[in-house]
Amino acid sequence: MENANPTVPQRLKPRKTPIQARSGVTVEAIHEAAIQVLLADGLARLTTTRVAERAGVSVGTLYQYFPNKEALLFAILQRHFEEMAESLERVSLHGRKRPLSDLADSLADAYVAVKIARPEATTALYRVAGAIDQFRLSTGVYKRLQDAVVRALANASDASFNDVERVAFTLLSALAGVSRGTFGKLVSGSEVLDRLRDETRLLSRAYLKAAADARPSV
Amino acid sequence: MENANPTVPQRLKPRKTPIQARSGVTVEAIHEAAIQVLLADGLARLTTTRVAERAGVSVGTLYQYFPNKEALLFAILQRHFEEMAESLERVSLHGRKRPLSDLADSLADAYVAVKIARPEATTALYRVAGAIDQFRLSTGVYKRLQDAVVRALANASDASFNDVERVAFTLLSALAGVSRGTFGKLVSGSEVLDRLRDETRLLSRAYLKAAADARPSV
DNA sequence: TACCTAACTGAAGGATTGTTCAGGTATAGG
DNA sequence: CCTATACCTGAACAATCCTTCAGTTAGGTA
Repeated sequence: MENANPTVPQRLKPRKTPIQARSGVTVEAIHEAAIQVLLADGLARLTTTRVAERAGVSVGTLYQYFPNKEALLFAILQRHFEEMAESLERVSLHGRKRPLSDLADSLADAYVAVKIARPEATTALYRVAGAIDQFRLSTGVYKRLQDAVVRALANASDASFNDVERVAFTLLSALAGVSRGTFGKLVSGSEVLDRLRDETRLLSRAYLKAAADARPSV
Repeated sequence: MENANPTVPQRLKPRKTPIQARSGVTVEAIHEAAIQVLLADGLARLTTTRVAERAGVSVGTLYQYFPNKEALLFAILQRHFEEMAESLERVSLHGRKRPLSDLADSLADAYVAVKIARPEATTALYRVAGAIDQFRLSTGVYKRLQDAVVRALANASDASFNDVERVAFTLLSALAGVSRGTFGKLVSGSEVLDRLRDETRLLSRAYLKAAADARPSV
């Protein structure tokens, strides 16, 4: 599983004359089923059969969408990272110059928003992260997150950075850490998530300010 | 594995007339073997047999020291957390008042020092973390880390905090995030680890300062 | 309606794993 | 040397698990 082929989730034999999926089965449905199994039974009991069962299809069908189990897990993580990337890219969408403190808040909010949107899914995903080869994530999707932050930071009206990529990396990692920690102690929907928003804002603003001051330009 | 009994690693039948362990087997040796297997083959291929083999003993012997596989993994994580706790507790050892910026640096250094001490082990441990029930860690050993930071922060000569525990939690989580991220992209002993020290210091100082300013007392 | 074929099924195969336990081994004490 | 016993061994067992594929189902097309 650790050395399997990192194939993209996809129908293996694309139809020439596409028809409706008989049981409404989609990749999304399998994703969802996997997350549910993950939450109910843990990573150790996440089996292809169980996921298929939960999705209302047979194992065979699952293997038509994903070449193997690892590809399924990888796809789930990848989708989450892409959601996160979109959220972060939205920060610098209109490209107007803004104060750094504003940007800091926006970045923190963008990050937290994705995590908070579906707390159960987030919790489940943290379990998968350890099972997947970190490398493949770093080199691939993770770069997009970093680029999004770099582009956002370029819109700061009152600050500039010496090593933007490093700053983006640290900020993302720190946000990830606080988020992971918070969800780790999360029991049920509580006020902990409100704290998360406040703390990440505080953290983001403080760090970015400090990082900018290290090599001021304005 | 997910619901197994969290037993402490220990000789099951303590001898009345202790003899030398025949093959020099200790819990430490098994720990080390597990880390090596983890690095060489990944979490998916970490089997009890393989660990025992690597440690130079038979599976049966391994099961005299650990009741099951999960207990082994848990023990490894626990040991690491205890090292970290000791390191953090050393920050406020002599109990003298110090400037907050000093404390911030010391805390960051204390954290990073443990991670850097044995990079391979750190990398391996991050893989285990996902497989173990997060709850058991939070409620147990993690509390000790947080307490250590709280006690350290109490020694700040020029700042005080509104909600120290929350600050300690956020700081620890952020440090963990940056550390995890750095080790995730770590290929071989490079200058990335130097950056880690700098970035964690910057982050720690900036966040603690901001958190203290939120409710100043001096 | 009849045929084609993409989509789906699920029992079976092959491989691996966690754990046990009956038996072997070496040390301390007499 | 002999016995007791703590310690170690590793083949065997039961339980899963991932993956395959020959056969079935149902939508599209003529």
